[in-house]
Amino acid sequence: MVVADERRTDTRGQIRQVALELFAEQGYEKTSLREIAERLGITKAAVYYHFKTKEEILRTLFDELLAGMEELTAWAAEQPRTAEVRGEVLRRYQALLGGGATAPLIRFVQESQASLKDLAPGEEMKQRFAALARVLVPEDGSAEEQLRARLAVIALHLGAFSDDVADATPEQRGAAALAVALDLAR
Amino acid sequence: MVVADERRTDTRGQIRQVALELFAEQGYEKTSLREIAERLGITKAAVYYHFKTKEEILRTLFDELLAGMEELTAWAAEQPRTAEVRGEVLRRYQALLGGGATAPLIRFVQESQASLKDLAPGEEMKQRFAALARVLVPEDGSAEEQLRARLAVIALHLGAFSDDVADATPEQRGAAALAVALDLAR
DNA sequence: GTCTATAATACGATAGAC
DNA sequence: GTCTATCGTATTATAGAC
Repeated sequence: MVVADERRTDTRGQIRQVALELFAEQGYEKTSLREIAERLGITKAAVYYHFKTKEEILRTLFDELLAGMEELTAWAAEQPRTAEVRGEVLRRYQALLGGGATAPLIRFVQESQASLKDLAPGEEMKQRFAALARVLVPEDGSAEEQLRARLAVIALHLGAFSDDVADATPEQRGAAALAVALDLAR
Repeated sequence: MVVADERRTDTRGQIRQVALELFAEQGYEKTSLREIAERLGITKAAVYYHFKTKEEILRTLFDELLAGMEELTAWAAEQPRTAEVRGEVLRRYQALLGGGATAPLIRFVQESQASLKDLAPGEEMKQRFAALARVLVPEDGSAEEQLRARLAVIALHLGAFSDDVADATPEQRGAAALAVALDLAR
């Protein structure tokens, strides 16, 4: 029987974690593999033992969230396009954003859209993103309704990572974001 | 009397325009001076005759919008914090975004926030941005009101450049964006 | 005002030792 | 699994000719 993957020093996981922090903070292009390696006290070549390319690091960072978004969108597509379903989609999406280290990831996606444009994982994220917004709009939705749906998603994103809201705990920010998102997609 | 600056071939202006297009499309880091020069059929060294550094190009791109935002925020700070004033601020801000080649500029700011973070012009833009959102919130506004104000500004940004809204002219998108922004800052 | 040529440096990625 | 050393290429930026 195969036991759980419990390496004593999970270098691959540490690379992913540091890369995510740096990508979120300063963007993908500006973050070099040398910088990632130095933070871990290893060399660039050691990073290349764990990942074939820089883009592969990015891909593994996106994997979990992409799968969750795909599942959520598929579920939503089978539901009627009612306000109640839209509310449930937003609640489930926010739960998805709350899991694990998703906060820096969603900050990265939100603040580095331009540089993600011509990377395969970024392109897939953009499409999943659009598909999610689509199920939040009634059939033949107006331009205003489409915009409100996009903003509802952005509201949840900002609530998940934004730290410049005065005097609010993460829980308060999350609750406020959900309230605004529900109002936008009502 | 000094006449208007009417050079026959305004290379400096062309550099600014091409740089803005490329920055908006693929981000600041990813856009090289070689790429800008090649689009204009000149060399990198020629670009350096017109601008001392790459960052100086960015600075001149931001100048006009920054001045307009400063003026608008200063005006708003002198008004009472009423819903009517908030509406007028949003209308004036949208007018600001409609002038000249501001659409790619605001797209660039919206989609490359991470890479702009440690560039002086980007930092100034971020602060002007925050100041604008601040005058859109009542005194001691709740976390929800602060988020709504930020989203109102983002709504106008998306309306100014977003091209992925089905079946809508730029005018319709602008009108929809203003309607949503007004609702968010009501 | 634009050019050629180049300096100085960093990047992603690979080879091969240990 | 990590290292040293390096390849090939790109970058920003400068010097100096025309």
